[in-house]
Order: sequence, then structure tokens, then C-alpha cells
Amino acid sequence: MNDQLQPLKKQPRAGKTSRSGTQDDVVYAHIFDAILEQRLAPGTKLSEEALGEIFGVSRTIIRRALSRLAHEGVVLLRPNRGAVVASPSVEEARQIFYARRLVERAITELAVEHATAEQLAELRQMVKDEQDSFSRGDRGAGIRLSGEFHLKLAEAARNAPLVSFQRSLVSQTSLIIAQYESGSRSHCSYDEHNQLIDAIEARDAAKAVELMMHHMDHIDSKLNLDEDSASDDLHAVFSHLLQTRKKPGRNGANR
Amino acid sequence: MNDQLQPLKKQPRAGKTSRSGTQDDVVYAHIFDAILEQRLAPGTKLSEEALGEIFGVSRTIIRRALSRLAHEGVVLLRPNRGAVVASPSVEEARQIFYARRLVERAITELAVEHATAEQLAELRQMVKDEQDSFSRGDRGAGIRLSGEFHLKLAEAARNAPLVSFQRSLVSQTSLIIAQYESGSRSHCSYDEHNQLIDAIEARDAAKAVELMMHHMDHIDSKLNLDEDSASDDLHAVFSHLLQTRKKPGRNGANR
DNA sequence: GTTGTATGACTTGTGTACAATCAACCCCAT
DNA sequence: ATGGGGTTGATTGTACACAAGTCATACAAC
Repeated sequence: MNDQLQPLKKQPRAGKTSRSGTQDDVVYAHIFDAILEQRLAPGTKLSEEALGEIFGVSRTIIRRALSRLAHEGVVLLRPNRGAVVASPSVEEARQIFYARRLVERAITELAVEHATAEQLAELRQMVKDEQDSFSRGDRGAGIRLSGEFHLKLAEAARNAPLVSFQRSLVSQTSLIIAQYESGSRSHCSYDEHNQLIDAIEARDAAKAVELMMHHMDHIDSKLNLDEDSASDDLHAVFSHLLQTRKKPGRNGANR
Repeated sequence: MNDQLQPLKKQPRAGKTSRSGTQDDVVYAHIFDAILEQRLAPGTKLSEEALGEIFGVSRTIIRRALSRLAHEGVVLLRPNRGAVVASPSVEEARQIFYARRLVERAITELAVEHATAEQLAELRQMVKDEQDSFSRGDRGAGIRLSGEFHLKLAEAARNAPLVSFQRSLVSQTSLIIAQYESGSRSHCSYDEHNQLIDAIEARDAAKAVELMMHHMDHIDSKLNLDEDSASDDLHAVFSHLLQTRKKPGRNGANR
């Protein structure tokens, strides 16, 4: 279970939430990334002690990071029963996508109004990185960068509450993609991202919003959130209840 | 400073977030309420030890509650320097109101679509309670109930992410009102709330949204967020920098 | 063979002690 | 008198230890 978490390489990761660098944030960022890159599957149990050993900190720190992740909706904190990576139901996914459309529309309009040349350049760089990752075959990094693109766009909108809400929505979307993705088609086509930047740079709000909505359509058309995916089998139907059924891999526990 | 916090009366408060009752939630709810009722002014220092003594729990619990409040934006957590009640700047207030308009519009549309008869009844009851509080002269409870009305409406919209976002926005709005309210006029006129319920019950989305937007206009027209409020006096201008300037009452330190 | 129950191991919840950090204060020099 | 530097006091950050709860296994009864 825990071999999916790389043990704390100190190198200050690039475009991340790496702020003052209190170990608190480091742990948070690593788990957050692991989820965005889908190295942590929905339903995975997150043991406090195991994580503490991996990152070399006490449970206190882990606990704070988990509680923060829980508040953002990517981790489910069950009282007395520990934390698991959230596994959104179809209904939850719908709600998240609804909220995301709402927020992305507002963000796009605000970005058209407020985005600076510097921010646009950063966005273009991110799209390039994203494209590189995909063509390099690093699907995980690609998905994460795609998410961070939408987050960066929110920052360009200059509205702090929307940014924090967007952070939560983007990471949950990543989880949903992990759970419900149908084909192996590429996700956020970076081409759409580029066109979006063009429209924003041209200060064409109507076109930018239209592109963004189209982009949203694309994303969830790639998922099968239709009921049929539910009628698969009992195990899948109640996956959000069981959470984790497999034993914690006794022997070779931690490395 | 701490005489503004009532020391944990066990009586299970009525329409509140009082869930499973783990002391964690109790502390959170009490501080949250105190802020919504404006018994805790923006900028007030929230000492962990003092709160722990007041509520009869260890700092561990207080710390969790504070971190949760910080995530919702009503408390500012300065590293190594403790927590204070947030004091939003004019710019932050603008951003919050923008986001709130966005969310309230969506919530209203969804509520028109999803609200059950039972929920509408609850909403009407809340408006009545709110009206009672104001006419009873309990301005604090009135403001809190007014905020909880908007929260309840969000729940009727049946969209979990929006509810949690709305919670954060409503409480921050309460702080803004505390800081920037001009006259002593009543706040959310409960009459507007009632008309809103009527429109929702009639499933008239257009009218409901119009009423809600009008309602939002009313709320921030009562504030003076215009620059002039900035030129008031030095103390107000830099309140977000100083946070707490007064000495900790040397001698009779705690108690 | 299945269901219900009890015991044991393990995980999480909470309190407390110690270390690190910051703010205020005082003293001294300019 | 004013500004700088070190010291003191208090508050927060982190780790650890114990208490409480949960889950799993084994055993007994039906």
C-alpha cells in the first residue's frame, strides 16, 4: 500500500504549494500530489503511523495534513476508523462537476479581465510542460499539471475564495477521473488549454467562456457517470461503503 | 478578552452544527457562533491555552477547531504567532461578495428545482426565529440566524461542495458586516427572506434569482466598502497589520 | 455450515511534556 | 533622547505516552 508513496525526497518541487516549507506543508503536498497523479487510488487506507514512518515525522504532523486534505474533500476521515482516499459516488461526481462549471465560468471571465502578461506566459509554460509529460508517457504528471493549469487560471482571476474552492474541486475531479475514466484517451487535451489562453489574451470573454464550457463537456464526456457503470457488480456498487477490504499486506510492511 | 466567550454550557443548542457531539465539534461550533454573533470582533487574539481552559479541554482540541476555522477563512493562523479572528480587507470583502453572488445565484436556481416541502417549512421557521430575535433585541442571534438561513438554503440545493463553500462565505460575510457596517439598520430584512421562499415554493426560478440578487445588493449597500471608509483613521486602516496592539493585561493574566 | 460471541491485537483520540520561536523589555552606546 | 542588541517571558510547534475504541480471529452454539 505504502510503496505508492515516495519517501520524502527533499528537493523543493517546482510549481507547487511549497510555501514556507514547514514539514506540515511538505507532507500535505506529497500526499496531495500522489492523489492528483493517481498513485493513490480511491479507497486506499491512509494509516497515520505508516505515513509518519515514511515521512519521518510524528503522527501529529500527519494528522494535520490528513485533516486538511479531508477538508478539501480528497480524503475521507471516519471517526475512530482512520482516513481513506475519498471515492466519490456518481451523485457526488455530478455535484462536483456542476460546481466546477459554475466556478470555471466565473474564473474565465475574471481571468479575461485581470490576467497579466506574466501570468499568461506562466500558463503557456504549464501547457508545454503538460504536453511534454504526456508525450513522455508520464500520464500521472500530465494529469497533475493539467489540474494545476486550472488552478493557475483561478489565481489569475484574482479572487482568493474562488481559488481555494477551485483547489478542492480540481483535486476531487482528479479522483473522479481515476474512478470513472472509460477509455485511455488523453484527458484535458492541451490543445484546448492553448486555445483558451489565446482567447483570454485577446480579451475575448465570450469566446473564452465558450471554450471553457466546451472543455468541461469534453472532460465529463470521457467518463461514464451514467448509471450503467453502477449496475456492474455488488462490489462496485458498494465501493463507497467498503472503502478498503484488502488486508494491509502484513510482512514486508514498510520497505 | 476571554469574557466574550461563554464557558461551555452543555445545553445542546437548537439549529446548529451540533452533530455527533465530539468535543471537537462543540468547541468549533461555539467559536463559530461567537463569530457569527459578533461577540468575537475581528482581530481578537485566540490564545490556545485560554480557550482550552474556558472549554475545559486540552490544547489539542482547540488547535483542531482553530485549524478548521482557519480553513474556512474566519480565523487567521499566523505561524508561531497564534490565531486571531480574521479581519478582511476591503479588497477581500469585494472578492467574497463576488463569490457569494455567484454561489447564491446557483443555489437559488437549484433550490427552486430541488427544495422539498419540508425544507421550505424549515426555512420559514428560521425566518420566524430570526424575526423574533431582532424584535427581542437580540441582534447577535438575529445575524447568526440570518446567516444560517442562507446556509439552509444551500442545503436545499442538494450540492455538497456548494454547501461547504457557502458556509465559508456566509461566516466571512458576517465578519465583514461586523467590520464595515455603517448605520444601525437591520441587516438581512427578513421580509426579503420570506419573499424568496415564496418564489422558490412557486418554482419561479427567474423571480427567485432576481429577489436573491436584490437581496445581495441590499446587504452590501449597507456597508461602506467604498474607499472612503479607508480614510477613516489610522487605526482602522492598519487593523489588518497590527492585529493586536494592546498588552495582554499584565497582572491578572488569565481569568 | 452458519451465526453469534468473546478475546486479543492494532489503530486512533486525547492529554501532557519538552523544544523552538517570537515579542517585549531593558540596558547600553552613540 | 534615540537607536541597537541582548535577555527574558510567554506562546506555539512537535513528539510521545496512555486511554479508548474498532476490527479480526477463534471458538462455541445452533
